[in-house]
Amino acid sequence: MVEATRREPSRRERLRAEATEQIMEIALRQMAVDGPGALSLRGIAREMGMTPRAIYSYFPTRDDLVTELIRTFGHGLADALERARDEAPASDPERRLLAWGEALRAWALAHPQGFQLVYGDPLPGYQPPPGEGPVDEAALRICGGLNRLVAACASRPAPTEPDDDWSDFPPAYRARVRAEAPDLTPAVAARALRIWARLHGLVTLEIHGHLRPVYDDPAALYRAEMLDLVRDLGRAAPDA
Amino acid sequence: MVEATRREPSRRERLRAEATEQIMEIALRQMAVDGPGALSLRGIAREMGMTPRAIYSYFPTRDDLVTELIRTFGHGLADALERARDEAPASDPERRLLAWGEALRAWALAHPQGFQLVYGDPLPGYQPPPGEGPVDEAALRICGGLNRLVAACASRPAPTEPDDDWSDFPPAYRARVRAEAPDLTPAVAARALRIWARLHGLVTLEIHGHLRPVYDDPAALYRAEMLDLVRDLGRAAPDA
DNA sequence: TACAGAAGTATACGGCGTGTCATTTTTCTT
DNA sequence: AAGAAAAATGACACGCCGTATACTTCTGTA
Repeated sequence: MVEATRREPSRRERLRAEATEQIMEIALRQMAVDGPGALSLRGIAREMGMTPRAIYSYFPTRDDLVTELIRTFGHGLADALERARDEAPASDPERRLLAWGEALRAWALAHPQGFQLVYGDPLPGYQPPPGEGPVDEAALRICGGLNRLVAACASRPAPTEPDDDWSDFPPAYRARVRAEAPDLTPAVAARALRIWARLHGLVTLEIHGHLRPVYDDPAALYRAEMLDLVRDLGRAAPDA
Repeated sequence: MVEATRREPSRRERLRAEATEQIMEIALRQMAVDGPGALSLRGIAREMGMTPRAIYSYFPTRDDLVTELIRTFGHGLADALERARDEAPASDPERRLLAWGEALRAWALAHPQGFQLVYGDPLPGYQPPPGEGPVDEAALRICGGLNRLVAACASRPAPTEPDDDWSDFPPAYRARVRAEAPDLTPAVAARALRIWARLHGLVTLEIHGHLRPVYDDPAALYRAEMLDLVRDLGRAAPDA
């Protein structure tokens, strides 16, 4: 009976899956309401009408729940970005990049707790599991996707690029990038990182409420930044 | 005896000031070691060899301590930025801007907990005091300083700027800016915000450990970004 | 030197959290 | 219909937190 014959999900399994999902949902809401540090198994159990102890059959420890949340959110973001990108035609890389950027901000605003979990300060007391961290896989998907977008748009080199060989990239990342986009130049990879940071900066400032007190229309600011950015990447005429 | 005659600080007052400072120092170390969420009056008292209750003569409540920490850090950052800026000659605004940016990153790396406190997620359970938040004053100092720097460097308008009037700036901020730099244009103010975000993005990514896995030399990346940024601001030749 | 007030101590309360027992209830399989 | 496996239970141990009251010790001053 140990053999894993593929079979219909039994009722028990279905219930288990549903409960697991519900736990995560409630966890998110708790984080959203009382801050990310407020996440607690007991609180979730309370809200589910379960005994605290029962949660432990789903997630053996609090950190396991957190790890799972981070992983889920990371891939959720990566999915959203890829989806947005693919909605624009491949023949128009600039529009794809704009869509990607717009999706980044939209996702962050829609899931501030998730964004915080993935990119923000770690939860107090949280110890990521040894080996590959929970974000790593998703982070590579995201960086990889942006790399290809930037490569497609970059017809003009950046005025200043720190280096033009792979020596400044960690071996693991380098290997990964070369595997999935063999003709990517290191200059483009570095540039993609800088572009990522530009968008990331505006998004985090907005999410943490540092933009609103000084500017009423963060969306416009973000859009302007993206347009400049695409413009700088080349294709369009450099000077108006 | 109620009148506040200015007199030598008595021994008691000196001791009190020292203790207050020590409390804040220990608070910082605790945050640095075990994460910002680990800050606790009891923990501080333990490390000081005091009774938990004793802390209350210095800070009536935990949130008061946090508020004070945030305020201190905010002004510490603002001080560091102004100092760095003033070390370069006023005749060379580009160098001043570069120094400002470099100081931002340096300060953040030197005080990651502080950076988190000022710009990151709020501490779980922390309720800022009503009225003006603890960061607000420092934030205005910082934005104001950057505004002036950008104005000094910007000889060329940004290719894309959302608007060119003050309608998108909140009245409070607008008033403040106009008061201390009457000839600042709204386009420059918006641009300063975007520049701030560019630097902020790289810094936060680095601090939270999202840059290292994909790039070995964050300093070089940061420098390249700053150079591009100054270049875009004009003065230097636009192309090549 | 005597005394007021500040600073510190001891102790306690109520609440929260994670995680572990032995046990009972429910569900699936045979 | 019966027994094995899984899930949920209640009680509990332990530690942390912030905060309050009542008492003691110290310190500056008159």
